[in-house]
Amino acid sequence: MVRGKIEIKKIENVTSRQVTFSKRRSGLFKKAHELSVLCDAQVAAMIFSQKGRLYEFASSDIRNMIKRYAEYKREYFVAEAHPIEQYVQGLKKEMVTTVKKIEVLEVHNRKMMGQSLASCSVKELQEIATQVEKSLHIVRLRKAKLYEDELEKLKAKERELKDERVRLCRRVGERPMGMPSGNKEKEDVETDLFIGLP
Amino acid sequence: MVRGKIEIKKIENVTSRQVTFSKRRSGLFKKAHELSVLCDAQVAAMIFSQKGRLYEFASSDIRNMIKRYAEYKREYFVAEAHPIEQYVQGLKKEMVTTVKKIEVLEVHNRKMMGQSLASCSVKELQEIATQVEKSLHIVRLRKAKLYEDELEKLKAKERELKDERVRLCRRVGERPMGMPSGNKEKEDVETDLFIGLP
DNA sequence: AACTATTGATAACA
DNA sequence: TTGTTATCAATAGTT
Repeated sequence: MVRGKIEIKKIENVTSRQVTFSKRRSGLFKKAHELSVLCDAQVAAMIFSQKGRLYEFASSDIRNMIKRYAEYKREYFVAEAHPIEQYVQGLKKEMVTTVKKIEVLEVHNRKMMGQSLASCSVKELQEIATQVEKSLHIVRLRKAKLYEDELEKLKAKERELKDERVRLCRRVGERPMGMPSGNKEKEDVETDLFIGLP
Repeated sequence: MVRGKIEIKKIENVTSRQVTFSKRRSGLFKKAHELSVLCDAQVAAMIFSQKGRLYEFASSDIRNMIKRYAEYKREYFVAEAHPIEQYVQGLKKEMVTTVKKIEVLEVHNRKMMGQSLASCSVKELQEIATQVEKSLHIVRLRKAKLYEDELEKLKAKERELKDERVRLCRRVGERPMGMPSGNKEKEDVETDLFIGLP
């Protein structure tokens, strides 16, 4: 452009490149400004230098211009901007549903606990009472079952121990008669040792 | 700039302005391009014409440049961009908490309904039984109270009706004796009419 | 930062 | 719109 025209390709000399950057940058912004004034247009320009520094010009608020740009280029931005809003909407709806669910559960819970009954009709109270009676019945059955199972287990254990005792007494040649089960194990060990030695 | 320099102010002649807009616009974009190549910089320019039409130039992807710009100008965008993410995070956390709450409520509910008791120990079963018994007691008390209130109301009504009957009978000069309350209202109306006419 | 020789941009015109 | 051209503006190389 001056004193021998230049080729439009990267300037390799660093100093020269920096100077040119500075000059042409201000030139560009000046042109941008002139265009905006002469033609009553909104003009914005942004430049990131090689080092990552930002230079910008805007004839009016650049945020608005970017928003306006985003509206224009909906196909670019819609794919990343909209989903977030939709996602938030979805979350909100889910939240509302969930909170309602909690309310229902809490009301039910309270009634089953015998609280907040003031608003209940006789019919409702009857239903609650029936349900609670049913629950009580089931819980008692379950408890009884657990006791029974435990008892059954103990009985089985007892039988097992008795059988063992009979077997051991026979082995030692004694009549299986009145002997505390506590001594049985000791006896068993002694017997084993005695037989094992010869 | 040519054939008599021009003043930098809005060109009033519409045709002239449009021509200038077109020429200078391409000039600006050319300069932008040259700057980006010569100095290895990222350059973007956007122009909204007076009519609202968008013209743009970008030496690289303009979305990335705008994102980068937004990072630079965090103070501008942070106020509207970041909160959304924070908000979403908040909603998610709240959601997790809420869902856990529901689970707790549902487990409690099921146990109070006599369901899912398989995992309960005898002690737990005893606690549930105690609570359910308590609930049952409260519900029955409440029901009894409602019946009692109802009864009380009916008694009061009956007293009222009796008193009314006595009053009416006196007015008509009869002895207050054995008369079904069903006829009372009719009598009352007739009496009113009779007295009201003269 | 300033200078200046040139090229580049463009206003007016066609 | 596009092209031409006379001018002015921008700027590369230099100081």
